[in-house]
Amino acid sequence: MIDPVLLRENPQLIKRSQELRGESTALVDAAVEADAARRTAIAVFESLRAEQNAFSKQVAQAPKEAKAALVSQAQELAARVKAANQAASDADSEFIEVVQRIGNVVIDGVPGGGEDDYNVLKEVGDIPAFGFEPRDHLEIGELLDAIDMQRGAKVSGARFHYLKGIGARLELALMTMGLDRALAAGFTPLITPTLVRPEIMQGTGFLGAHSDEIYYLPDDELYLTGTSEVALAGYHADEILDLSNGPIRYAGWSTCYRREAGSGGKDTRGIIRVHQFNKLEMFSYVDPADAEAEHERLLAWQEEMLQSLGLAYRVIDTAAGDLGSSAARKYDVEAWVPTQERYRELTSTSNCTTFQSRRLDIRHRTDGGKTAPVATLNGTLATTRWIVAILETHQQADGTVVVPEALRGYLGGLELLEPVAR
RNA sequence: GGAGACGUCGCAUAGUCCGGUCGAGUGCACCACCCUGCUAAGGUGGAGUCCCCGUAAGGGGACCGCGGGUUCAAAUCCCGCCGUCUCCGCCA
Repeated sequence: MIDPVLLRENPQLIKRSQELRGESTALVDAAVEADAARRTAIAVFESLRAEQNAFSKQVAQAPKEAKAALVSQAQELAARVKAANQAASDADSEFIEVVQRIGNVVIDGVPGGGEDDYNVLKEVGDIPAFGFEPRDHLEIGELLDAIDMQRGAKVSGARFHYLKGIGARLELALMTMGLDRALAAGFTPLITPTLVRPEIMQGTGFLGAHSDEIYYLPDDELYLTGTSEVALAGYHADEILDLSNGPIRYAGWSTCYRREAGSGGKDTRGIIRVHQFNKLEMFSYVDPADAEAEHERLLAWQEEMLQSLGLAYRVIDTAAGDLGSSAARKYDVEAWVPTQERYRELTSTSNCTTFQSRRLDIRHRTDGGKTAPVATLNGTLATTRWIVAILETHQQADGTVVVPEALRGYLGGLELLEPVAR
């Protein structure tokens, strides 16, 4: 949720942000109005309540014989208080309902527009060239007996897969490598719940426009999370954190579930876009003043992973319209996928500033001793999808795949993945 | 799944039976000051969170797990939910 004070004092700033996102500016006017109505209603209620409180003290202290008369007077006042209370809470709900539909205020420099309006910040590494026709990741995965889509579909349906043998080991190796890097950087590992309550899902901003992306279990009123970010953000909900020793950082390890409802027939081949995968996610709670610097740090750790794995990639500054409601800025690191002859997103890191923490009520103490919302940031350190880029990038004509050096230690020293006769 | 107990201001607790004098006592921890020949003991005072009005000083409101209800008035009575614990059953 955006800062209500900012809304009141500088609605223009929020309108500009909405414009960059390609979203409604009328919503900002509506929110400002709802805020004013809400405050008026609260003032009316509170002065009536003050009157009632004072009256109530009189009743309590009055001698027995005077009580009956006072009570009948008080009854009339009580009815007005009740109505005013209802009006105030209705006005408050109305305000929350409107203000929640406004996306986080984008940071200066974020390009306006939609999916294709990103800025390329850098391109790193040489795009691999092959003296042969490269195989796509699924073909290689099947040669290596590492990926089994048919049986995934048989058991669970389209967009489900098995990782088998070296495929399973490869995923664990990637995740563990990421975890080791995270540990070295001071992150605390956290294996998180993947089913969460509605309040938590709501608080992280995932129940907005894209709620049809999320699996829901109505019998239990629980949501399956599409990223451990949800449980990592919820971890410190309703708490006041001590950030005096710097950011609090967690590395969340979890399975992720996505309905992929809007993706139509895209990426139906292989494991690029699946309903269930694993991910190691960085999550930081920081002083808002430090948020942009932390964002750069998260990006740097992601780039180190890609570089260690010998992948060619680029970094894009995602356009405002493609941010998602919680993010104020998002960088995607995209690896080159040879058979698609284009870059595909492997990681994403978002600066959510204080947007999530306001909903989840996560605060810290400022130097003045006051409480203030913290900033939250998240970023991918490894996921199942990376296997796609690794297999394709490091493949050889004979169907073997060279294991990137950084990964060998996690595969018992294995240097070459070789086709398996089945 | 069945039965029961519990959830209070950082922590530990009192208050709940018998509604108002309870936004709430006590201990520990905390902060400031005082005292004391020492990192002890003692004394005095202070301190929660959120919101509204106000430039401010200040004023007002809400908060006793969460949400409803009864009542002039709810930490206290009633209902629902969430959580914790104990016992039984079940599964392993």
